[in-house]
Amino acid sequence: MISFEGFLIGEGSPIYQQILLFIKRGAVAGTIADGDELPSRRVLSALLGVNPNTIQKAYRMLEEEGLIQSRSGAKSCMVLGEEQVAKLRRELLEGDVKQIVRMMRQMGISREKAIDLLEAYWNEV
Amino acid sequence: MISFEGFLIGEGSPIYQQILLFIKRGAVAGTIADGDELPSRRVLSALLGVNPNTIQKAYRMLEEEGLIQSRSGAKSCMVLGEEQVAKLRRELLEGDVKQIVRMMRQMGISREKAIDLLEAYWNEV
DNA sequence: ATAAGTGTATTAGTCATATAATACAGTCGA
DNA sequence: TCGACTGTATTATATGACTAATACACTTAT
Repeated sequence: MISFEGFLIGEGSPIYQQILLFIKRGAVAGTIADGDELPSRRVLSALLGVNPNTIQKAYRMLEEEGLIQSRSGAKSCMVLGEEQVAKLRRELLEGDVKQIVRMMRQMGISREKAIDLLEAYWNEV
Repeated sequence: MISFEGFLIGEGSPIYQQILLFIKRGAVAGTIADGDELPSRRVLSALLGVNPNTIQKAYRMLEEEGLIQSRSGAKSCMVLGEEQVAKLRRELLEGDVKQIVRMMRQMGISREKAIDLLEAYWNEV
């Protein structure tokens, strides 16, 4: 069963997208594996304190991307073949890293200073 | 006059927040300086292809943070003392870098790999 | 088999974001 | 002065995100 320990709802992006990202990153990291069961819509909604429909939206999108499989009445589970994981790794890194590089360059931060900052915050977070 | 060259409306966060961030980052980078005039609400809305009210919302929030000064009838201009810039630098770095670090750690990326990725994307973006 | 839990679907409502169309008063340069 | 431009304000509308309250059929363990 996939654990949502450490997952905190933030601000700035829709909750269903935050859930999508959390699961995708877990899949890339290997903490979420092929065949793993997902918490039911109702259980996760109660756990996170959000509406079941919000969870359903996240799960449905995961299914449309071929990352989970759902059978009416039974628990949903992850589908993480090599292709899926490779695609996720590419998708997430492209987006996230490019975003922060753009950010820092816009702030006039040098490459060396950027690396310093990354190292400084690495253990702190 | 502040230039919005290179500013592109993205997705994932409200337009007025993207404008706020663009200006704040410019202030930290030094491309936007104390006393600089801002484009008028109408001009900028036409330039970006968004509604004047959206620009007004962004400008009002900047004024509430003490970063711009507006007089009815005249152009608005930046207020960037040392305190404002220092506060901005702290605010932006704290938020953005910590977020990315959290992201990468969640993906199981090592510190060395993170630096490699940052360097790899630095010139590309 | 049966009850609890599950996926799925529908309808209604609230709130934030963004658009649209105006209106009015102040500033500034020609 | 006077017209163009400015900041500011108002009202209405549309859309997406999220909540709320159900309902139904299927699976699974007892």
